[in-house]
Amino acid sequence: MKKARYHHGDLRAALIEAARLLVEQNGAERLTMSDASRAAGVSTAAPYRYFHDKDALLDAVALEGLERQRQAMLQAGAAHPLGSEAAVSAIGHAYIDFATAERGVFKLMFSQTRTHGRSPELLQKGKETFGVLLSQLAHREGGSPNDPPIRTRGLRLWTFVHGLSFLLIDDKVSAMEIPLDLSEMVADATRRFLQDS
Amino acid sequence: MKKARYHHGDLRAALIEAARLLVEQNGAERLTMSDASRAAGVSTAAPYRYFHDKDALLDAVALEGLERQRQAMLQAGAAHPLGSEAAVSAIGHAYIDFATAERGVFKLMFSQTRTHGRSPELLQKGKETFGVLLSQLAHREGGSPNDPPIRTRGLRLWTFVHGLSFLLIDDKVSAMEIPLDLSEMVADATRRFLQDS
DNA sequence: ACGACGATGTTAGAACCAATAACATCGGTA
DNA sequence: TACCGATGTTATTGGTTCTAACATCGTCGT
Repeated sequence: MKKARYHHGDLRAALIEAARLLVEQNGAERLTMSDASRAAGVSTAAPYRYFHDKDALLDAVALEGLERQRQAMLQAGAAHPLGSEAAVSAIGHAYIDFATAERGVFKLMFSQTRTHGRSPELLQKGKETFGVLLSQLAHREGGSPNDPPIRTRGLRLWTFVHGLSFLLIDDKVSAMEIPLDLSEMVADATRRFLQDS
Repeated sequence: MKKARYHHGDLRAALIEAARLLVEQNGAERLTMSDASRAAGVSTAAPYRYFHDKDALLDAVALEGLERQRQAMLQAGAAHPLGSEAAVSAIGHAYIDFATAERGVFKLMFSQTRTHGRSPELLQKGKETFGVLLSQLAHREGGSPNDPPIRTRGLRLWTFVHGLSFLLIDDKVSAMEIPLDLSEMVADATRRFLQDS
């Protein structure tokens, strides 16, 4: 229907979506502006109207991914009583599910964007995502998400699901021939870390 | 002393070392064959006598890193009674120490090498490294490193130190403003995971 | 209505990189 | 000693990022 127009309409969003698909297919390190431009149907110079450089485009993909992951975690937690072990476990499972479902974007989000600190938006979105877990823990223990003990417990849980995500998407679990029931693994770790040692 | 010779002597090793330093400085994704060649003092075509392509050079750097990390873990474990909680904890700590001391190489080793499975040497070396932990657990529980329950427990511990390594080197812990006593963190996790649930 | 102008796109090109081919040099061995 | 294979170099091709100069469009003021 839509004929080839000189102006695209919403090139910025189209580039992010094209880049997202390419990152998912080949990994962020193999993304080229040429490919993204081609996929969006524009010349290779067009993206620079919206993104200062390739890293800026990747940052946008990462930001969008962070938001989607946060939504998934939020939804997973909401299916259980606030502050319950089941809620915490479900959030962790959702984290890993996102990682394995979108390994390219996940790795970009957490490990291939040059020090999140450089982008205030990424940093902020990251805090919001971590906050999904923290608020559950805070409710559980009747404190504030800013309490150091709660943040430390949050780190323990995050550390575990983060590590498992990487081992899974980098195929270490299968390479090391380790039997794994993911749900059981997450539930077990959640239980151990929620204990008052 | 040594004048500029046409032949290098041990170019292969020199290239790996040069690449290692560059990876550590700029990250594997920014390594160029040009830079590595320049650092080794040869032309940009010379490396191709020893490495099929850039990925092959990076694989060599990763392999060398895996071996060094394995040695560090072995040594850390040997400082404690075989199969003790302290030994397991020390191995985990050594794992993280390596990651934070050589973040560029560490990320290359575990997450930026095209699916270890493709390189039999990397896969083998990875198994040996995981074996350092497994043999401690096997001694502890009086079983074989191949027993599924032992491998699963190994995965739990690996998952944790792996996750913490990534969160640390990608600056998430500091970005999220989480207080952290690394030794305490590792000891705590070890204790929790060595418990019989 | 309509025309100017800013926003958004294109084409051309400079600087860089990976990888290969053709050529040069060295050193060990018959 | 003279050859020849191993190890380097130079030159080239095709691809990359990013910028500059130019083209087109649509919207807003008159």
